[in-house]
Amino acid sequence: MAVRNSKTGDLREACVKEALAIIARGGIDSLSLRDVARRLGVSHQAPYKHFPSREHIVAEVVGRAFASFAAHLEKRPRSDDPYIDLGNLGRSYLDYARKHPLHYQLMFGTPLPDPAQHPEMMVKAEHAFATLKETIAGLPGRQSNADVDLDALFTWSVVHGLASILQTPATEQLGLRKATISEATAHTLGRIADALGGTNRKR
Amino acid sequence: MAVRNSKTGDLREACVKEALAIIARGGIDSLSLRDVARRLGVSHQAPYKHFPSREHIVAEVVGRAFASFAAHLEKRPRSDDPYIDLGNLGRSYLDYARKHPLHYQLMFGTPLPDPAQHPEMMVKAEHAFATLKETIAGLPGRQSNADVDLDALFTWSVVHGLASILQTPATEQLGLRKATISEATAHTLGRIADALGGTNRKR
DNA sequence: CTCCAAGGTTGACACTGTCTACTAAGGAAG
DNA sequence: CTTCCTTAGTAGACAGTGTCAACCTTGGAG
Repeated sequence: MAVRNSKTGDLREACVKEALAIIARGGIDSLSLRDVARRLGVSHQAPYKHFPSREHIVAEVVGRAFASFAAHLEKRPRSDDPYIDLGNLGRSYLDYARKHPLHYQLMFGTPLPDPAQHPEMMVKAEHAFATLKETIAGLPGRQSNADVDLDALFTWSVVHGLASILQTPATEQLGLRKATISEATAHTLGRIADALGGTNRKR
Repeated sequence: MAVRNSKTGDLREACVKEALAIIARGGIDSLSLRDVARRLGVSHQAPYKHFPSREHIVAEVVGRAFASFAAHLEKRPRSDDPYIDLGNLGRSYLDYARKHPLHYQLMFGTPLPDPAQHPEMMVKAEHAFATLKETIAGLPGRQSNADVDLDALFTWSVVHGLASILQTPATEQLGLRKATISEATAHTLGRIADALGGTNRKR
């Protein structure tokens, strides 16, 4: 036993994968390093040679989720029309949340390991937010950086909020029709366009 | 020891309070029933006479947070102008998240006990959402229930997303100016008004 | 050849949730 | 008054956890 790992020498990698699998099955709370070790046919202390604590392996898993997320946003279809591009970005965001609920929940639906203590975890999150700001900056009518930041925050709030809500089982409990839920994405993106859109802006 | 509780006979109540205090200090993960018992000067098994499991005491705490939250929304200043009323509701929502971050995190920033298994926990959440739908229904231009639901979902997404984002330490890590953050609430509520507002609606 | 660090093992400790069995108090039924 | 059952509490045990410390093994640098 422990053959696979000793040979390849990537016990660290195997730990991360196994951890993700465990989280996928039973949620973040069900993750235990001893379980990881057991499944890999390795002593219960072995993972600690690669991760100083349980928090650190969680941070690693979450960090990878952020990386995968940012990459997904980068791969979205591009458009020269900034409004269409913004729509693509939003769709891409919600797409990811729908297709990878596990990752999404890890990033946003779970108490994170203290970001100050795991800064490498946040790098990719910055990346994703920067992408959003670039796109917003391409829209007409926003001169100052402050304007861009505010609307980026607004836009992020909307998609993040929607994604979170759609992931909880709460929606079914709130008496919403299925049709409503399936239309929600398109409707919400439309509303963002309404809010930021070419339509008259006062103030 | 155990005097206070035996006398008053409200050990259950004391447990809930103590649990909340523990969560406030160290987060939800740091809550242990044994610790609760210890602080109340009572045997480690005593709390189990009032809560079948750890999940149940969490559900109770979260349920109370929802109740307090719904009550706070009900106490908002009312207005006959439906747009102002909507603004008040949004402000009230964000107010609560800012003033009671602990409660807010419990309701929305933490993996909840399975709602299906703790239905009483969700009752007040329904209440809060119903309040929002009423307010939206008061706006002109939305005929069908489906329209109302969609815009309610949109509005909820925005404020929920913003509240979540403002609560994480992430904002500081993303290079946002403090001024931006303090303006975010007003700006976001303005954008909601833009999106739902008297300005032209197509479709 | 020696030595040493990296990666892995074993054993221990304190802590957790939860099961089971026991006890004290108090009220209802006879 | 006695009996009995429910309620609220205690005590002890068990498996499982994160983590500390000490011990092996092995392969390469000096």
